[in-house]
Amino acid sequence: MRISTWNVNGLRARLDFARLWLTDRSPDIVGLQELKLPDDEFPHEFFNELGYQAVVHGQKSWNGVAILARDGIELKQVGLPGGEDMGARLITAEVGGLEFTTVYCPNGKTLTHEDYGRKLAWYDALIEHWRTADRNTAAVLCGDFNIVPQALDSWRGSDADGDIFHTDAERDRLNALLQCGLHDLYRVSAPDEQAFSWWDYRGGAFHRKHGLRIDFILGTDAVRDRLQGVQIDRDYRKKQDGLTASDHAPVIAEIA
DNA sequence: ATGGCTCTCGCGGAGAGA
Repeated sequence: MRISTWNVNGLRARLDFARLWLTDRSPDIVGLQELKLPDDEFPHEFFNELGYQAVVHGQKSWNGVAILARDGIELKQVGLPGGEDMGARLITAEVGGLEFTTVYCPNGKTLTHEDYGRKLAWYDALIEHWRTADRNTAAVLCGDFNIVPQALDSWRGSDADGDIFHTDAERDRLNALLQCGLHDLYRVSAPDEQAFSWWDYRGGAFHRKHGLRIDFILGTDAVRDRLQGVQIDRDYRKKQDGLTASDHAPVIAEIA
């Protein structure tokens, strides 16, 4: 089974590109982030024709998450309890024998912006939700976390420590989440490799290898024990057939 | 040191993203 996460940076602008990716990679379950459209504009027909059902938590202009799957997708949770003031950023479904959650964690903007404190508070709500919910033993939490776990995951290495995305306060939250019994499946698969999932559109960042690893697939012990490999699909950060890519690459995990 | 691009809304230019 192939599970994946992908911040599409605007679903309407990415539809033709998404068709290419889904057809080429054939993932079984996909967590999507940054839809930037309301629920009633989600293109269900488009995905049905490609063989996918969808559950959606959207909003106008900003944020928005969805889960795509072949069939048997059962909606379980829409929105993060205690985090709704930050927009549509969490959705959970039971699918393929997994409890599958995808999140679009807040950006925080800058260390002095009020959104930075709201980002940390949103993470606290996510940790509390994950800690207290009745949970399938085979659970996945994937998405755009907007935190760089360690120096290896930033093109600037430890020089970026303390900057937004790289602060101790943010990393403490990510670690607290992992201590709820989750594993960063990319790091399980490749403990010492450097690979990025996001590159700025500006200044040729992709070709200069100026990226960050901020998109993760986290899994419980039961998922980790079935892990066969994880790929960050950087080919799909490149233009395809003249179509513009998202600034995030998809991440794909193969589960037995 | 700064901004460098792309998206949305909506029709002009601004805000957000990371």
